[in-house]
Amino acid sequence: MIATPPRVRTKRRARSVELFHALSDETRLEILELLHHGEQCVCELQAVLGAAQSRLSFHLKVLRDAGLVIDRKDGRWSYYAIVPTAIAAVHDLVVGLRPSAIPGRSALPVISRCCG
Amino acid sequence: MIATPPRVRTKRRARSVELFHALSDETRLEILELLHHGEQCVCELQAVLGAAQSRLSFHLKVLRDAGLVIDRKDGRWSYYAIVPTAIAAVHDLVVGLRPSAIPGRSALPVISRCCG
DNA sequence: CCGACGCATCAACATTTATTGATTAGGAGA
DNA sequence: TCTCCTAATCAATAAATGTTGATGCGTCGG
Repeated sequence: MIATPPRVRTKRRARSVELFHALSDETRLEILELLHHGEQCVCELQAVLGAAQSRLSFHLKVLRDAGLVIDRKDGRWSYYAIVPTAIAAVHDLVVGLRPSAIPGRSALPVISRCCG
Repeated sequence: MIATPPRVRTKRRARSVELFHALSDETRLEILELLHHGEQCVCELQAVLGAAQSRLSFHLKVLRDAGLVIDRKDGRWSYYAIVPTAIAAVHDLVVGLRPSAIPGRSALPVISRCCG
Protein backbone atom coordinates (compact mmCIF):
# COMPACT_ATOMS: atom_id res chain seq x y z
CA MET A 1 0.00 0.00 0.00
CA ILE A 2 1.78 3.05 -1.14
CA ALA A 3 0.59 5.92 0.97
CA THR A 4 0.05 8.86 -1.28
CA PRO A 5 1.53 11.92 0.37
CA PRO A 6 -1.09 14.59 0.02
CA ARG A 7 -1.68 17.07 2.81
CA VAL A 8 1.23 15.80 4.83
CA ARG A 9 4.65 17.26 5.39
CA THR A 10 3.43 20.74 4.68
CA LYS A 11 6.43 22.12 6.54
CA ARG A 12 8.78 20.51 4.13
CA ARG A 13 6.89 21.85 1.16
CA ALA A 14 6.77 25.33 2.63
CA ARG A 15 10.52 25.23 3.08
CA SER A 16 10.92 23.99 -0.46
CA VAL A 17 8.82 26.83 -1.78
CA GLU A 18 10.91 29.35 0.13
CA LEU A 19 14.23 27.95 -1.04
CA PHE A 20 13.26 27.34 -4.65
CA HIS A 21 11.69 30.75 -4.88
CA ALA A 22 14.85 32.37 -3.60
CA LEU A 23 16.74 30.52 -6.31
CA SER A 24 14.31 31.33 -9.10
CA ASP A 25 15.69 34.75 -9.98
CA GLU A 26 18.50 35.65 -12.34
CA THR A 27 19.94 38.37 -10.14
CA ARG A 28 19.95 36.19 -7.07
CA LEU A 29 21.66 33.38 -8.92
CA GLU A 30 24.29 35.83 -10.11
CA ILE A 31 24.80 36.92 -6.53
CA LEU A 32 25.29 33.33 -5.46
CA GLU A 33 27.77 32.81 -8.25
CA LEU A 34 29.73 35.81 -7.08
CA LEU A 35 29.73 34.46 -3.55
CA HIS A 36 30.90 31.15 -4.86
CA HIS A 37 34.52 31.76 -3.96
CA GLY A 38 33.96 33.45 -0.65
CA GLU A 39 32.26 36.36 0.93
CA GLN A 40 31.85 39.69 -0.80
CA CYS A 41 30.74 43.11 0.32
CA VAL A 42 27.58 44.61 -1.07
CA CYS A 43 29.32 47.38 -2.94
CA GLU A 44 31.47 44.85 -4.73
CA LEU A 45 28.40 42.95 -5.84
CA GLN A 46 26.85 46.22 -6.83
CA ALA A 47 29.82 47.15 -8.98
CA VAL A 48 30.04 43.78 -10.70
CA LEU A 49 26.34 43.37 -11.29
CA GLY A 50 25.72 46.96 -12.19
CA ALA A 51 22.59 46.85 -10.07
CA ALA A 52 21.02 49.65 -8.11
CA GLN A 53 21.79 49.55 -4.42
CA SER A 54 18.23 49.11 -3.22
CA ARG A 55 17.59 46.44 -5.78
CA LEU A 56 20.57 44.47 -4.60
CA SER A 57 19.57 44.97 -1.01
CA PHE A 58 16.15 43.58 -1.83
CA HIS A 59 17.54 40.44 -3.39
CA LEU A 60 20.06 39.95 -0.64
CA LYS A 61 17.21 40.10 1.82
CA VAL A 62 15.34 37.39 -0.04
CA LEU A 63 18.41 35.19 0.02
CA ARG A 64 19.06 35.98 3.66
CA ASP A 65 15.48 35.33 4.72
CA ALA A 66 15.66 31.99 2.97
CA GLY A 67 18.82 31.24 4.90
CA LEU A 68 20.90 30.82 1.79
CA VAL A 69 23.33 33.57 2.70
CA ILE A 70 24.53 35.15 5.90
CA ASP A 71 25.76 38.67 6.42
CA ARG A 72 28.47 40.12 8.58
CA LYS A 73 29.02 43.78 9.31
CA ASP A 74 32.48 45.27 9.40
CA GLY A 75 32.66 48.99 9.81
CA ARG A 76 30.43 50.49 7.23
CA TRP A 77 30.49 47.42 5.03
CA SER A 78 28.33 44.35 4.93
CA TYR A 79 29.79 41.12 3.74
CA TYR A 80 27.65 38.31 2.47
CA ALA A 81 28.51 34.66 2.20
CA ILE A 82 26.81 31.48 1.15
CA VAL A 83 25.53 29.18 3.87
CA PRO A 84 26.71 25.77 2.73
CA THR A 85 24.25 23.88 4.89
CA ALA A 86 21.40 25.67 3.17
CA ILE A 87 22.66 24.54 -0.20
CA ALA A 88 22.87 21.07 1.24
CA ALA A 89 19.28 21.39 2.36
CA VAL A 90 18.24 22.30 -1.17
CA HIS A 91 20.19 19.35 -2.40
CA ASP A 92 18.32 17.04 -0.09
CA LEU A 93 14.98 18.43 -1.14
CA VAL A 94 15.82 17.83 -4.78
CA VAL A 95 16.87 14.28 -4.04
CA GLY A 96 13.50 13.86 -2.41
CA LEU A 97 11.83 14.87 -5.64
CA ARG A 98 13.33 12.02 -7.55
CA PRO A 99 10.74 9.43 -8.44
CA SER A 100 11.17 6.53 -6.11
CA ALA A 101 9.85 4.43 -8.89
CA ILE A 102 10.63 0.80 -8.89
CA PRO A 103 13.23 0.49 -11.63
CA GLY A 104 11.65 -0.60 -14.85
CA ARG A 105 8.16 0.56 -14.14
CA SER A 106 8.61 4.26 -13.87
CA ALA A 107 5.55 4.73 -16.00
CA LEU A 108 3.16 2.29 -14.53
CA PRO A 109 -0.25 2.28 -16.13
CA VAL A 110 -2.80 3.50 -13.70
CA ILE A 111 -4.88 0.63 -12.51
CA SER A 112 -7.62 2.30 -10.59
CA ARG A 113 -10.54 3.71 -12.44
CA CYS A 114 -9.62 7.27 -13.17
CA CYS A 115 -12.57 9.48 -12.46
CA GLY A 116 -15.74 9.21 -10.51
CA MET B 1 43.53 34.22 -10.47
CA ILE B 2 40.01 33.22 -9.76
CA ALA B 3 37.89 34.30 -12.68
CA THR B 4 34.71 35.74 -11.34
CA PRO B 5 31.80 34.39 -13.32
CA PRO B 6 29.63 37.39 -14.06
CA ARG B 7 27.80 37.73 -17.36
CA VAL B 8 28.80 34.30 -18.56
CA ARG B 9 26.83 31.10 -18.78
CA THR B 10 23.59 32.99 -19.06
CA LYS B 11 21.99 29.91 -20.59
CA ARG B 12 22.62 27.92 -17.47
CA ARG B 13 21.17 30.62 -15.28
CA ALA B 14 18.12 30.96 -17.47
CA ARG B 15 17.54 27.25 -17.19
CA SER B 16 18.01 27.43 -13.44
CA VAL B 17 15.47 30.20 -13.18
CA GLU B 18 12.97 28.18 -15.19
CA LEU B 19 13.43 25.03 -13.16
CA PHE B 20 13.55 26.63 -9.73
CA HIS B 21 10.55 28.74 -10.54
CA ALA B 22 8.59 25.68 -11.55
CA LEU B 23 9.50 24.15 -8.20
CA SER B 24 8.69 27.23 -6.16
CA ASP B 25 4.98 26.65 -5.78
CA GLU B 26 3.12 24.61 -3.22
CA THR B 27 0.60 23.17 -5.66
CA ARG B 28 3.25 22.15 -8.14
CA LEU B 29 5.28 20.44 -5.44
CA GLU B 30 2.18 18.57 -4.38
CA ILE B 31 1.66 17.48 -7.95
CA LEU B 32 5.21 16.19 -8.13
CA GLU B 33 4.71 14.30 -4.90
CA LEU B 34 1.63 12.67 -6.33
CA LEU B 35 3.55 11.72 -9.43
CA HIS B 36 6.24 10.29 -7.25
CA HIS B 37 5.09 6.73 -7.62
CA GLY B 38 4.19 6.84 -11.26
CA GLU B 39 2.03 8.64 -13.73
CA GLN B 40 -1.40 9.94 -12.86
CA CYS B 41 -4.25 11.33 -14.86
CA VAL B 42 -5.32 14.91 -14.38
CA CYS B 43 -8.66 14.04 -12.88
CA GLU B 44 -6.98 11.94 -10.24
CA LEU B 45 -4.73 14.84 -9.28
CA GLN B 46 -7.77 17.06 -9.31
CA ALA B 47 -9.62 14.79 -6.93
CA VAL B 48 -6.75 14.40 -4.52
CA LEU B 49 -5.72 18.02 -4.49
CA GLY B 50 -9.22 19.40 -4.50
CA ALA B 51 -8.09 21.95 -7.03
CA ALA B 52 -10.11 23.52 -9.79
CA GLN B 53 -9.50 21.96 -13.14
CA SER B 54 -8.17 25.07 -14.85
CA ARG B 55 -5.90 25.78 -11.95
CA LEU B 56 -4.39 22.35 -12.16
CA SER B 57 -4.04 22.67 -15.87
CA PHE B 58 -2.16 25.89 -15.41
CA HIS B 59 0.33 24.38 -12.99
CA LEU B 60 0.77 21.28 -15.10
CA LYS B 61 1.64 23.53 -17.99
CA VAL B 62 4.30 25.28 -15.94
CA LEU B 63 5.81 21.94 -14.99
CA ARG B 64 5.56 20.68 -18.54
CA ASP B 65 7.10 23.80 -20.04
CA ALA B 66 9.98 23.44 -17.62
CA GLY B 67 10.40 19.87 -18.75
CA LEU B 68 9.81 18.46 -15.30
CA VAL B 69 6.85 16.38 -16.36
CA ILE B 70 5.67 14.82 -19.56
CA ASP B 71 2.13 14.09 -20.63
CA ARG B 72 0.60 11.27 -22.54
CA LYS B 73 -2.90 11.19 -23.97
CA ASP B 74 -5.01 8.09 -23.78
CA GLY B 75 -8.54 8.43 -24.94
CA ARG B 76 -9.98 11.38 -23.16
CA TRP B 77 -7.46 11.25 -20.38
CA SER B 78 -4.10 12.87 -19.98
CA TYR B 79 -1.52 11.18 -17.88
CA TYR B 80 1.38 13.05 -16.42
CA ALA B 81 4.67 11.68 -15.21
CA ILE B 82 7.87 13.02 -13.80
CA VAL B 83 10.84 13.30 -16.14
CA PRO B 84 13.67 11.84 -14.09
CA THR B 85 16.39 13.44 -16.18
CA ALA B 86 14.93 16.86 -15.44
CA ILE B 87 15.16 16.17 -11.73
CA ALA B 88 18.71 15.08 -12.32
CA ALA B 89 19.34 18.38 -14.09
CA VAL B 90 18.03 20.27 -11.09
CA HIS B 91 20.25 18.17 -8.93
CA ASP B 92 23.29 19.11 -10.98
CA LEU B 93 22.41 22.77 -10.87
CA VAL B 94 22.18 22.66 -7.10
CA VAL B 95 25.51 20.91 -6.86
CA GLY B 96 26.91 23.74 -8.93
CA LEU B 97 25.67 26.21 -6.35
CA ARG B 98 27.78 24.71 -3.64
CA PRO B 99 30.65 26.98 -2.70
CA SER B 100 33.79 25.60 -4.23
CA ALA B 101 35.61 27.11 -1.32
CA ILE B 102 38.99 25.80 -0.43
CA PRO B 103 38.32 23.81 2.72
CA GLY B 104 39.05 25.83 5.80
CA ARG B 105 38.75 29.24 4.28
CA SER B 106 35.14 29.34 3.29
CA ALA B 107 34.90 32.84 4.69
CA LEU B 108 38.00 34.39 3.37
CA PRO B 109 38.47 38.04 4.29
CA VAL B 110 38.25 40.14 1.21
CA ILE B 111 41.63 41.44 0.31
CA SER B 112 40.93 43.88 -2.41
CA ARG B 113 39.80 47.35 -1.51
CA CYS B 114 36.05 47.21 -1.37
CA CYS B 115 34.65 50.21 -3.13
CA GLY B 116 35.84 52.68 -5.65
C1' DC C 1 -25.50 12.06 -34.33
C1' DC C 2 -25.94 13.61 -29.73
C1' DG C 3 -24.74 14.53 -25.10
C1' DA C 4 -21.47 13.87 -21.40
C1' DC C 5 -16.82 13.82 -20.12
C1' DG C 6 -11.73 15.28 -19.68
C1' DC C 7 -8.85 18.73 -20.33
C1' DA C 8 -6.61 22.84 -22.54
C1' DT C 9 -7.11 27.65 -23.19
C1' DC C 10 -8.74 32.25 -22.65
C1' DA C 11 -10.11 36.68 -20.48
C1' DA C 12 -10.77 39.14 -16.31
C1' DC C 13 -9.35 39.80 -11.98
C1' DA C 14 -6.54 39.28 -7.61
C1' DT C 15 -2.31 38.64 -5.56
C1' DT C 16 2.52 38.55 -5.35
C1' DT C 17 6.98 40.04 -6.58
C1' DA C 18 10.37 43.27 -8.44
C1' DT C 19 12.10 48.00 -9.48
C1' DT C 20 12.89 52.81 -8.55
C1' DG C 21 13.85 56.84 -5.97
C1' DA C 22 13.84 58.86 -1.41
C1' DT C 23 14.74 58.52 3.33
C1' DT C 24 17.03 56.74 7.37
C1' DA C 25 20.68 54.94 10.34
C1' DG C 26 25.22 54.01 11.77
C1' DG C 27 30.27 54.14 11.12
C1' DA C 28 34.58 56.71 9.66
C1' DG C 29 37.37 60.42 9.11
C1' DA C 30 38.30 65.50 8.91
C1' DT D 1 30.70 67.82 15.40
C1' DC D 2 29.95 67.83 10.57
C1' DT D 3 29.99 65.37 6.48
C1' DC D 4 30.64 61.53 3.56
C1' DC D 5 30.04 56.71 2.89
C1' DT D 6 27.61 52.07 2.99
C1' DA D 7 23.59 49.79 3.19
C1' DA D 8 18.82 48.89 4.94
C1' DT D 9 14.11 50.27 4.51
C1' DC D 10 10.00 52.48 2.79
C1' DA D 11 6.42 54.13 -0.45
C1' DA D 12 4.90 54.16 -5.02
C1' DT D 13 4.71 51.96 -9.13
C1' DA D 14 5.38 48.37 -12.59
C1' DA D 15 5.46 43.75 -13.96
C1' DA D 16 4.81 38.95 -13.41
C1' DT D 17 2.13 35.14 -11.53
C1' DG D 18 -1.85 32.70 -9.93
C1' DT D 19 -6.98 32.11 -9.71
C1' DT D 20 -11.63 31.82 -11.41
C1' DG D 21 -15.28 30.99 -14.50
C1' DA D 22 -16.38 30.49 -19.35
C1' DT D 23 -15.54 28.49 -23.79
C1' DG D 24 -13.85 25.23 -27.11
C1' DC D 25 -12.11 20.87 -28.79
C1' DG D 26 -11.47 16.03 -29.09
C1' DT D 27 -13.18 11.46 -27.34
C1' DC D 28 -16.33 8.12 -25.85
C1' DG D 29 -20.93 5.85 -25.06
C1' DG D 30 -25.57 5.59 -26.36
